[in-house]
Amino acid sequence: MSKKPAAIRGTNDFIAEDAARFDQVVETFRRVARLYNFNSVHVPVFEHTGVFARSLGETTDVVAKEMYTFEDRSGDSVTLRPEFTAGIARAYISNGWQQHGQMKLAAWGPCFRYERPQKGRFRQFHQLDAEMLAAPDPMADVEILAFGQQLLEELGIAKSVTLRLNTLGDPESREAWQTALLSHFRAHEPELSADSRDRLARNPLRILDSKDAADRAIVADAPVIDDYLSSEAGAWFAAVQEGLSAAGIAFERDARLVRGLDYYRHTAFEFVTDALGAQGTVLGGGRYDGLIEAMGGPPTPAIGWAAGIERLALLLPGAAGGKVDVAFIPMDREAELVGVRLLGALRSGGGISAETFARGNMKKRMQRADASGARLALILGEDERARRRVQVKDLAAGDQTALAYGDIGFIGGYMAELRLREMEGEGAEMPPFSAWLPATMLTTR
RNA sequence: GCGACUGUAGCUCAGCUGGUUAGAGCGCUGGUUUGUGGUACCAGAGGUCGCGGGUUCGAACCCCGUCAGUCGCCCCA
Repeated sequence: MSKKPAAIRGTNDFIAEDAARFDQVVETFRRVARLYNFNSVHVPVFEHTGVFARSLGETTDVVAKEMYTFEDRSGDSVTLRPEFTAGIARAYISNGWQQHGQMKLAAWGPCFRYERPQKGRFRQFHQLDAEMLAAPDPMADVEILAFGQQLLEELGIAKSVTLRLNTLGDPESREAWQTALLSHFRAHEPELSADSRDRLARNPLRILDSKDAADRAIVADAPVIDDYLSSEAGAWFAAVQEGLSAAGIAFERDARLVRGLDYYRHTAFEFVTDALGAQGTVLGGGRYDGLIEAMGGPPTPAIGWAAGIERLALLLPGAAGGKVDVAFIPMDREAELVGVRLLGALRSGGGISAETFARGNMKKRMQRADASGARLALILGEDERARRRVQVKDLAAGDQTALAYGDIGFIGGYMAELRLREMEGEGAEMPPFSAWLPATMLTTR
């Protein structure tokens, strides 16, 4: 045990169902992204440390204690990305992407944060990310939220997730609100929890979502952003809500919702669930109009969100593992060689997935073929070779028929029809292979 | 960074108040009349009981430390 190499804390190795769930999340994301015309962007996994330190806010926990930062061989300080947005903003500036006008970008991959692992939280985790750059219209907020909503729907988890929405206003509104909040909390400072007294100095907004009971009482009658919104900021928020209603997207106004990272303005949102314990946020984001300019680029209004792939995968009802269409069972070495050619034809010519089961006795081979989920088993021995045929056994129906080498293409046809029926939910009505095969093809053993 | 709980075969776990060769199920390997599964049976391989130290005549069971996992705080996807 002690001699086994250990994975780094907070990293995961996973296969089979877990991997299938992960893949399903990513594949669904990519498919839905296409529907909304979000195109792929690929950015580095690491950046100069300043890219994250400046954009996220020096006092945020992510920057203060959670970054994977190290010196490379030249002595430069580099950091593994804790999120996507800063790197994409940097790429936008570095490459002059303002030439493209509005951009809708989608990315996914690993991110890194040095934290204590917990349910749905890891040191290497994976995010889906969507960004709309140079998008100065409340309808962009609506569109990117619709993307997120549809993603959750197509993953089949929309029922267990609710959208919470708030606005942080424009810089003037936010500033005025924050000042009011600060004086409110200062007035109650002795009653605040130790954590919140600490937050008072670092990030007073965070007191709003404290879990401490005493804090919540003080938060209950804290100033609300609505009273400090400029007319422009109020109009923006109204437009977003109107658009969401038109799109049929349900949301809850949460006046205490704030975002951890400094760059957020206007719309802020989270899709939350209570099925994941303390890590309820499954997809979150908001508008960050000032970020790109603050990083040295042109003024660029933008909005984006990120979703935790592991968290989404945990909510997935279930995922089909790696099934194979056809199992090939050779009786001897010679049959294996013939099989290489037959399976090659099925795979490249017919798009059929196939696996060979050549170990153990016949019983074991059949057991494994069955466990593989294959619908058909192809059995090839000396007798069959002499007549240039294979035995085709329908593993669901249990019956078996012989098929000439030259007619092997029918297997592709059968599997194609089976797949079609399964897609339409009537896979059970698929006749056995022997009944499906035209009568003239039926061969006696 | 703080707290609680847990750590026995590949996996899920038993192991009574510390006492001779540490068990089960699943999985894996082989077999049960020559080439047939999903529903049988037999056999086998596999564990320095996370690691280190201590208490004891004796520890998987008690104590300390350490590492890891889980959950919570913090923070966030």
